[in-house]
Amino acid sequence: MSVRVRYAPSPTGSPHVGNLRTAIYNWILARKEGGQFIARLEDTDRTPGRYLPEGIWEIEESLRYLGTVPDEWWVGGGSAGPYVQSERLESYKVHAEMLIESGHAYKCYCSRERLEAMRMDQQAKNMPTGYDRTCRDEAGRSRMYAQRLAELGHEPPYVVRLAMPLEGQTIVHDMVKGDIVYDNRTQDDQVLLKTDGFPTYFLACAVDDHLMGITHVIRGDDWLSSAAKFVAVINAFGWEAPKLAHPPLILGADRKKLSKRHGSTQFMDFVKEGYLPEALFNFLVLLGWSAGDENRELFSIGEIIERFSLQGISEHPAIFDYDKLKWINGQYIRQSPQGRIIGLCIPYLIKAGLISAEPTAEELEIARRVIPLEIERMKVLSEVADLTAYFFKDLDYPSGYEEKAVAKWFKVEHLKPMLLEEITLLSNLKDWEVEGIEKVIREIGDKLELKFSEVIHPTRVAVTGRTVGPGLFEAIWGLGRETTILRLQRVFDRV
RNA sequence: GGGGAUAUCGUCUAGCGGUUAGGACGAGGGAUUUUCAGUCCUUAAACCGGGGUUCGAUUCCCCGUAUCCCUACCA
Repeated sequence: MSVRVRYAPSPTGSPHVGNLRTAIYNWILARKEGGQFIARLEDTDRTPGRYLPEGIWEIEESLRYLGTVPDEWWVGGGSAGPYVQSERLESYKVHAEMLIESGHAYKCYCSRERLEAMRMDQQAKNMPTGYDRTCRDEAGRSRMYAQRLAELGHEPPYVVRLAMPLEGQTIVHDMVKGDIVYDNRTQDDQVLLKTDGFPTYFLACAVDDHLMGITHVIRGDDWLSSAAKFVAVINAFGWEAPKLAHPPLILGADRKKLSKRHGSTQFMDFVKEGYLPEALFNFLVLLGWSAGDENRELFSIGEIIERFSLQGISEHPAIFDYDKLKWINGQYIRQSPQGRIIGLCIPYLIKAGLISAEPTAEELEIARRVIPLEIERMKVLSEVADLTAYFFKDLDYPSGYEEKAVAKWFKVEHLKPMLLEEITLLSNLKDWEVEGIEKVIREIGDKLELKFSEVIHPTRVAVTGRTVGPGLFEAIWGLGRETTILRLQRVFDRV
């Protein structure tokens, strides 16, 4: 039977990076085994604030960006659809009734108020919390039905609860954690069907995984402690449980579950900052998975698929290392064809107002010339704006210049004569090429009997307003003759 | 309170009874150079604690400790 795995996000907002990592693990396994990767929308919680359908497109975008587009999902369809749980309500209802019939589930008429009071009482007495099974009889069937019906003349609202076995053990075979034993007596009678007719995760997931032919369930570690209940539901139907794998969670620097306080956590934040898809893919996979003794950090997607196995997933949580992500992204930026990086940088230049929304041919020409000069300084694409601003914007002296740079390099005595030489020689330079520019600048140094650095540094400041940047001759070349002369002249006039 | 999981440099990790405990990010130093960056070289940096098992434990078992997760008519 072919491997079928699924990613089951809830439409509660923009997807979290940890969430996407498990999606990636699923996708990789499907690709490796020649199976199918399925995405299913778990929209069974209709609590206001927890159902945000307007965020669904971000789930879709994230998957597309990573290149992990599902083989079957709500967008592209598939033979096991629908892939949206709210469209499968009838099925859950039928299955809940099957369990009631077979004595594996029962109707519970307890009010939320009673449940709440019960829980408070348990907590106050330092007792384990959990449903007290008032509505369940010895055989696991609904006890209160006839009584309630007689009292009220009609059936009151109810939920359906799993009749968890009262003794024995449930053993979960987890592919990353190994076998885990749970005492059934410690497991609660989980609600399966809510009063509003929507299923809970446990019912919906068990039913859908079965109906969709899911063979492997890879999901976050936060599900591990309730895995016995999940398996109990599947057992109650008499189905074979899929293989389970629970990769550990991703933590923030303070070892708490990664959240907004730690910085960006939503996948789309990283996309906006300018992280390349392959960098994100590479980083996220390596955060909790290792290729063994192969001492490498950079893997192509194909190489990862070749090497991947669930056993290679580490068992302990990992702290999200923003620095390492940046490093990986920088590596991929430098590996990429320049044309691709230039294209990806354009939107950031537009956003920063450095070029127009519909860039002119001239603007594009500058971008093409100048972005390659800064690529080795780029860790994320959004940095391109700061890095290249002085190539696009007019630079006024002294307002646009770094004070420290000016203070350090403009007080030298040779400044004005040097600028004058540069203006004349560069104006007369025949071909505007890096080599020619270098030759001219070096000649000036010789002529004025200056050390090379005494020429380079003041000139850089004069022309860019700062002390850091690409090689001076590349920078001058990138600026173009007109801008270079203009800036040299202006500094000469005003200094 | 109950249940589950985990524990190697600051961080991500390799190791699957005997190793000088390896690599990477980050940090320090050096080389290159025209600044920054990049690249190359290099240094410091770890087996949570206690018991076992064993000729021998980072590795296997138990206990403790710490951390994380679950404990909802949320996923």
